[in-house]
Amino acid sequence: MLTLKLINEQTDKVIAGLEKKHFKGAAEAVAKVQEIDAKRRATQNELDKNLSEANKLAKTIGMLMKQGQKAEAEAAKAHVAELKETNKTLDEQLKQTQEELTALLCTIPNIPYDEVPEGSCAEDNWVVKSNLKECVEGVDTVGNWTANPGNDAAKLPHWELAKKYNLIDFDLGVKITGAGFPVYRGKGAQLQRALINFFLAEASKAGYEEIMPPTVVNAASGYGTGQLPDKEGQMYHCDLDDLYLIPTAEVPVTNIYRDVILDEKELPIKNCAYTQCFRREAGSYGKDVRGLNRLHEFSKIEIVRIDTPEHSKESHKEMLAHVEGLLQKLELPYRILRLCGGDQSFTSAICYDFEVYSEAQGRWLEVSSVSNFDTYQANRLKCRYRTADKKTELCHTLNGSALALPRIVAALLENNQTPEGIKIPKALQPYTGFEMID
RNA sequence: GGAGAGAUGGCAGAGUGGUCGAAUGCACCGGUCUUGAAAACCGGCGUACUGCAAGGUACCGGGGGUUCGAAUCCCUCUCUCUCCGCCA
Repeated sequence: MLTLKLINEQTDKVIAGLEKKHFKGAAEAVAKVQEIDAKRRATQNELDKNLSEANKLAKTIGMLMKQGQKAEAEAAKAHVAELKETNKTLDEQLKQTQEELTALLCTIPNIPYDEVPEGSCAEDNWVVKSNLKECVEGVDTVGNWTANPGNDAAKLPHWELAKKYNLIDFDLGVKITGAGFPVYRGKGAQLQRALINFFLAEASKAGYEEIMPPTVVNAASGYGTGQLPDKEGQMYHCDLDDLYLIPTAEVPVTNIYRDVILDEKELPIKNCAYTQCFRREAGSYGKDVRGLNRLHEFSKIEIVRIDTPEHSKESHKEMLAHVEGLLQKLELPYRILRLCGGDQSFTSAICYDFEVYSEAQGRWLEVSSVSNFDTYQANRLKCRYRTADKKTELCHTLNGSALALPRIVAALLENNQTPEGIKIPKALQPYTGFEMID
């Protein structure tokens, strides 16, 4: 949620920001927030005044009773009864406006930073960096990655390679669970484990504390990170116990800091976590869901940071560098996009996507998304920190995938295929224990 | 699944109807003392909303009720712990 302070003090900036995010009816929504907020304050002032009077009277009545002044006491009692009646309605009004306000604030997205490009859809995103010369024009290239030079092997998509080398059995997954729940086996399963260990080890080296959180969370946590109430249909839900399967480790890890006041000295907090992630992906279809492209259950390593407003941009840069380093070590062709206002997620202030190029599929696959949420998520979470001069302020929260496995596996299989088999990148070999899938 | 106990400030732990936002201890912060530290002593030490401010209001797991007045009494929900059963 945006803070009322921001909306009230920098109204024009908020409206402009919402428009950049292509949020319809920005000015009206903001005006409505201010109207309800004013109503809320007026109601509270009146209620507080009445409560204050009733409190004073209650004390007086006690005194009068002790002194035996019954008549005066009774008169005061009658007055209190009157106050109580009006307070009842005021209290209801207050609660109602409060709820109305929160509900409205939940429908308003975060505002983007100045450096976020203008635009409404994926085509407007800026490619800011890539290591793939021939696929990008006018971009800051960091390498000379060329697609499989001299490779005469058939350019098979990963789902065919998975079958050829008996790495992943999609049909078996359908049998025991359903579509989108593949069964990894043999070197396919070992590759999963190797990637998880590799990503966690790299995160540890970069100073992230490893967390192993629960994979199911309660509703309070779902609200904390914003999956609830609006994205309820995207999560698997255990009816009997009212628990949700997590769509990302971001949910349990970030919720560690729900209702917490941190000390400035502890910041930035750097956590990483591997979990299975569960997504219902209602409404997805076609080539997007082919093979490993989109799954209901997958493995992901997430990095999360909690930071001060002053330092969060620096943190964001470090996270981007970390993710880029992973892709370089895996020797994959990648590009980095700075998302435009309209393509950004609801909650982020700025977001970079990492994509790897899948040669066999002839398309880019998103493998990571690294966002700074500013105070937007922290406001709902009530994640605050105490400054050196003892004030409590909202933290900034950031997170990113480092990395999600399925599309990395797809790219590794497709881009590294040779007539002899699939080559494992050097950096990964200590983790797999083999150099080749054949 | 069965039986019982409990939920109070960062932690521990008092408090069974008014003067309780809440004793006390620990932790923490500031000060005195000290060459420095420790100890000792003095002072401070929750969060949120509201108000220009002084201040006001709310919060003792959540919700509701009784009462002029509730941490305290009643109802209800949730959670935690202990024992038994089952079990990776």
